[in-house]
Amino acid sequence: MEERVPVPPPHPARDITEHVGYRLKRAAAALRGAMDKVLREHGLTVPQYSCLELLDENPGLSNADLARGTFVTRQSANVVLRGLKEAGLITRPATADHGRALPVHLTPAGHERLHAARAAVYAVEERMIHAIPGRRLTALLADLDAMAEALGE
Amino acid sequence: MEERVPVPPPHPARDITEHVGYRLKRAAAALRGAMDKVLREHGLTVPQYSCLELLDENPGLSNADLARGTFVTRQSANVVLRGLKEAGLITRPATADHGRALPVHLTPAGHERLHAARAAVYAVEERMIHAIPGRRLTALLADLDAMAEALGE
DNA sequence: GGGCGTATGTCAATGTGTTGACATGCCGAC
DNA sequence: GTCGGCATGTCAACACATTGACATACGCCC
Repeated sequence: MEERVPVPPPHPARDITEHVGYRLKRAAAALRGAMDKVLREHGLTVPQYSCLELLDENPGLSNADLARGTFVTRQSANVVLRGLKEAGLITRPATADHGRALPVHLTPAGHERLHAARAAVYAVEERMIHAIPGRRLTALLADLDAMAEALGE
Repeated sequence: MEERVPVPPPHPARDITEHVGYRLKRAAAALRGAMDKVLREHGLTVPQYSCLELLDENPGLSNADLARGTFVTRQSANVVLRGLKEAGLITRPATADHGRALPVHLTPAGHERLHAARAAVYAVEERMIHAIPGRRLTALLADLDAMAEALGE
């Protein structure tokens, strides 16, 4: 490049209320990267892990449920599910007994893989949490939620 | 689905220190979605807008610079740049005079498009900011940065 | 000056995510 | 009962992002 700029923030300093999006994006990217790194050692991607975690707490969720829970579209979730089924980590009936929703369940292999990966992911989350004052954690969580809701969910 | 669960958080309630990743992801997804929606009316995607904004503040950035600034890989940034060039919003020399870096500049059309989209994006950011107490905004920004740095940048 | 390390641009393959569209199945209103 | 609204699963096309790899160009150190 030219002057080796450390990539300053977008619109420099009109006032602090700007940049929120930038910082949010940066933090999310860092988290994603860190999770990706540790999960690769377990043969999982972030969306795959998210699905397994969600399914462990709520067995029988449908594809659409998982999509909502991981903040993506049904189509994306469907692709992830196909991968997980391919890997033998989940089961999914070919036909629904009631509606159209096909309830997904973890296989024993899925449980095992999840439990192995979980420790690594929790370690990342710990690292992240210890970086903030601690007294502010609750407020931070509330603010993140408030922002999400303000944007229409 | 089965019992119409509003998709509860992953690991329910061991203590509040968990879920940070979940909330962060949710907030980032909401922001992304909202920006995507308003930007579509201007014929731009989020990464495209990010590049334009960065270039407006720092003309002559290279592809690699933009990649760092938008938290993606050089390859991803390269694809975005190709799209922007295709749309006539940026210029990029075919050959570098000094190193290998090819300095990118906004065209008049690029400036115009950016200025039009900026208002819409700022409105989204305003909506997001107004959802949090205001007194906590500075702390929130600091915490987001701290988390990003703790995860290895 | 020759090599080494670093940074860059690019190609290829793959995974993830999106919009748009469609068919199917339930459920409540009529 | 039937019809319309709504949710679901799925197909196709496309945008975006990743890892991995490679060639090129610069700066530095020896």
